Amino acid sequence: MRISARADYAVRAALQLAASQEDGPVKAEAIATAQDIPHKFLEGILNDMRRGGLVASQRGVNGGYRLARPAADISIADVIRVVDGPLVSVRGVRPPDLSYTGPAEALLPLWIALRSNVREILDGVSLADVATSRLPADVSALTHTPDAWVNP
Amino acid sequence: MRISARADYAVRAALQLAASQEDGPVKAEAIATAQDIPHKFLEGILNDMRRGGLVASQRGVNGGYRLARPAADISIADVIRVVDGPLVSVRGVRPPDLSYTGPAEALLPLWIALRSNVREILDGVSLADVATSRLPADVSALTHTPDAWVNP
DNA sequence: AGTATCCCTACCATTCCGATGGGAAAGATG
DNA sequence: CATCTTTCCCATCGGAATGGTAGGGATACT
Repeated sequence: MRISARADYAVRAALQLAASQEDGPVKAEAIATAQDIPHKFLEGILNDMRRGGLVASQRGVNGGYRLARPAADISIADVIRVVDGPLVSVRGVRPPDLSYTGPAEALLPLWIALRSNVREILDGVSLADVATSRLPADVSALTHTPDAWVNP
Repeated sequence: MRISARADYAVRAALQLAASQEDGPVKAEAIATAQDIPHKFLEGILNDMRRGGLVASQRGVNGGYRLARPAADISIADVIRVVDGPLVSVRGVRPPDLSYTGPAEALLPLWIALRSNVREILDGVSLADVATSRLPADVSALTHTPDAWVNP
């Protein structure tokens, strides 16, 4: 279960925009420096987010990027879907399009359960939540068990 | 959030072995045909599982593969970890090794919460559970909401 | 010996990550 | 109005990982 570099960078860039929402447009270069993201790679990601309607861009001297909607109205899942397609996929296909046979038949409901769980978290957390470090109570509760922080 | 082809194939192969546990070793070719997996690719995956101690192999005329432990003692997470490394990773690094700055700081607890949720499912479901189509009640409950089966 | 099966190495195609080099538009300035 | 700078925008290219193929060697049983 891997979260791609594109997705991670996109979310961080969006968070940076959420934090600078009042200060007018933010340049790609400024985001790249603040978040330590390869800046040319970031430009492509910002472009995807623009085409996906998450951010708006402004060229010229005092240009840059800004969020197209309030940060509280954009979920982490929204960002990931725009830059990476389906939130969770198996071999590149989304769970309902899979078909398993024999003893693997019950694998489909398992992936469905997994996706449902992932959605519950990523759909339920907004950019504003993360940018202000105020995660919803149910998500925060998951981090309070000490086991959650150690590697297997 | 992508589950790799290796992981999907590995789990399906392990399920096939779980279902044929009594019948002696199963040939790679037989698994490949039953589950429609490219058989040379599958051989490499079975090799990883052997090195990881999940399956045992037997060469020669009546050879093949079998599970090294009872199917009830192998979780889906065990299989994925053996063939794909960490269960969930961001840009290839596991969550506790990440470091975020500025407005992205709360992203780390979010990934931790996500991983904790994924673990709860994949560590808690065994090959025997899936092979017999008897998922644990809490997992099964997640599939009972109709929304879980539709795409966004 | 012979054969069936696992096992190992190398290779090809595609996608992901990232770097480079410019062009196009918007605004500032003369 | 013309030009210049700044910034977004676009197209291409190279290395690494993923997904998949091919051939042959090693070993266990008959």
